[in-house]
Amino acid sequence: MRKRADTCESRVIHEGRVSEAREKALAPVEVDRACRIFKAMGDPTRLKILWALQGAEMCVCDIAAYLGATESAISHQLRNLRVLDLVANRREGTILYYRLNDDHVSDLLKVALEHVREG
Amino acid sequence: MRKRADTCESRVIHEGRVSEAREKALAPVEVDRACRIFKAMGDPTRLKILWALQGAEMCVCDIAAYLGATESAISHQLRNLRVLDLVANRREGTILYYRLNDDHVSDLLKVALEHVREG
DNA sequence: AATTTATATGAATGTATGCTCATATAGTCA
DNA sequence: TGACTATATGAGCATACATTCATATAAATT
Repeated sequence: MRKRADTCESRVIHEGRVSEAREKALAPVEVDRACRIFKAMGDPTRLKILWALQGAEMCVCDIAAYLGATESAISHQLRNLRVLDLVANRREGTILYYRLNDDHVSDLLKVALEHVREG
Repeated sequence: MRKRADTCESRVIHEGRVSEAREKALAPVEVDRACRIFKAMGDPTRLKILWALQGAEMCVCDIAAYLGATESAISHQLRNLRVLDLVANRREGTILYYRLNDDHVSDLLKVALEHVREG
């Protein structure tokens, strides 16, 4: 407990809990990486792409047709997912087949599904 | 395979994969709910709050002190998390103690941790 | 080499959102 | 009741970002 107002200068602070939290805290780089993957999955287009890629690899055109979106939009989002190594691709002639490239994605999707189907 | 250009009018579409994806597709409401939780966890402030609330309940001031943020900012984010039922609170006098309110959050955090600690 | 196909990418734009600042409210204590 | 504490909330601003449109590139085909 300290003195004065605004921004925690005079509020009741439970030092024990705060220092306990500090000990268990994620490193900045860990927060950053975790955030990026959650943020990636927090967009409907990207989430649907990742969900669709479970089980089968698909080309940009497949995904665009499936989602009723432009190929450009899908390509942009696949780029985002690629940068995060969440997806990877394989070329066959002119076609690029995309697949999931991170085992954790499937795990996260599974937990999310349990969440949305009543939680 | 169809005819003409742009936005999947003339591209190679693997009908089988597309229809297969359609069958396994999440319902719109499921996509929406899953997206919201991922988006919620995709912000550094909120992620750190959720992480901190694992194990111990904390008041707004504790969290603000812990994160070095304004109480207002924390309160705004707690509101977001509350709306999604990811956290809940308990009043003790003037102090509101926040806690996690969704078992899936811990699961998601655990998977995310595995992800960031090399995956 | 020229065309066509499948995809990538850059710029522009509109919208979403995280924070700040100011103010409001619920509970406590004098 | 009035002052104070802990938190909530609304408006405003500045940034982030998802999509579109136009254009570029890589492989295949002629």
